[in-house]
Amino acid sequence: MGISERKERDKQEMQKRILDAAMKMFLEEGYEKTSLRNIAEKIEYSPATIYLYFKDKDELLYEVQKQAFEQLNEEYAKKVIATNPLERLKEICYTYITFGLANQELYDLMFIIRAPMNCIDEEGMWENGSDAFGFLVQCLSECIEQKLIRYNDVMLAAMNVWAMGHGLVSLDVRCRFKVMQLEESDLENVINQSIHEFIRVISY
Amino acid sequence: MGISERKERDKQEMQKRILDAAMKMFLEEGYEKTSLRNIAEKIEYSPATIYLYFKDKDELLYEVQKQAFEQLNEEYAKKVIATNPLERLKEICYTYITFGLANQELYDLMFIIRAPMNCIDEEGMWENGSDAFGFLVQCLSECIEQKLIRYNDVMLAAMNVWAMGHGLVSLDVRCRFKVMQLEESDLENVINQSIHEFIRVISY
DNA sequence: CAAATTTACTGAACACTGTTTATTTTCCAA
DNA sequence: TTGGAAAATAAACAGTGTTCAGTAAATTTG
Repeated sequence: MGISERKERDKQEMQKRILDAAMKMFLEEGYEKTSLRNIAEKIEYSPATIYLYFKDKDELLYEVQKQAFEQLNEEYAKKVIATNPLERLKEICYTYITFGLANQELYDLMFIIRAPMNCIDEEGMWENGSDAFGFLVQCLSECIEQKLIRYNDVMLAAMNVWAMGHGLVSLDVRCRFKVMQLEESDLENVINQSIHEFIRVISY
Repeated sequence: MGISERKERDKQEMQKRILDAAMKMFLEEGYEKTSLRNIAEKIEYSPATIYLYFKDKDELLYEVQKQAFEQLNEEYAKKVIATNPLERLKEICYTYITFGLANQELYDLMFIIRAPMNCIDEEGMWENGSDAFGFLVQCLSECIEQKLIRYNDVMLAAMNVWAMGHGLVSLDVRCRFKVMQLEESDLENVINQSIHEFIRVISY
């Protein structure tokens, strides 16, 4: 029965077409300007067709989020190369922040917008983010083991480092640093100084 | 001419009625379920009437945000009472986080949602947040002066503390801590431990 | 091969959203 | 009482996510 297999392939290919179009539009036009109708128009199908491949917009967003995390993980694989755990921690932080500031619309989908998280049922695991988080936890546990940072509990350390990174990126993405009245061009610099300062402060 | 003065009062009163209704609905139903039509229905006016008192929804949101910040500032005035700057810093952090977790929809408006920030023109000051931020900066500069924390630069310290607080609250509000697979009841505890740990780590 | 059935797709509608404009209602001074 | 200004609105516009009846194509069956 090669037919049902081909149909399965067709289905997955169509899903990928929708996903790719969505991803492209998020990057180019941003989240707010990307509607199901726009995506449907882009792939030259009716809006209703999308509902044959995804339960609703949230599920579509969850899949786009998955792709976004794959990009972040690739970035980690490329940029986080040091053997010293503290150096690796620095690389993780810089990579995270640089990725967030350079791909603000993807960052939205990954860490700010509510929608994609509606797919996860109560007490269900958020699989999209677990690799990246595990990567951080692994690095921090080595830092603690080698007594390189002033934390004892890995989970608390991970929470702190992540919250710091996310806080910096998301406050910038959502323009809240306007309260500091910095020059637009300076801001990115100050954010980098800020994470640098944080790592210095938490190091022994 | 007492009439034009009364008209001015009437206008301000109407603005307040709209604002109060909006604020109430945000707190009760949440941001997403609060539309201009709902607000109009609540105050028994036509939706178009709102546009006689506010330029658009963003401007309305900006005013609601202002009220939300007044609430946060009141909370600070009540809860931040220690004379020791480091103790005050702790109180600020706990108050901020407790406020955010207890008023998630207001927190959205204050620090997460884009909309209200559209009112601020390029290079314009974000007045709503400046008091709360100044309060933190004042406290931190005293901490640094008395060499109580491992920071030298006030602005970098403020950025770090705010980012940490915001990171913790916003990751929780937007369900991203699901990746840690904690019990719902534990999570709030762990967040409090986390900020406690942070302050311990940055203190001398 | 033709008919029947399953699968894939879509047009049109529904109930919403923020916003604008022409029209009506209300108010106040002459 | 009437004319004009001010305030409020009904209705429309263009957009959103979503559903469903109905059509067109592909596949299985007789």
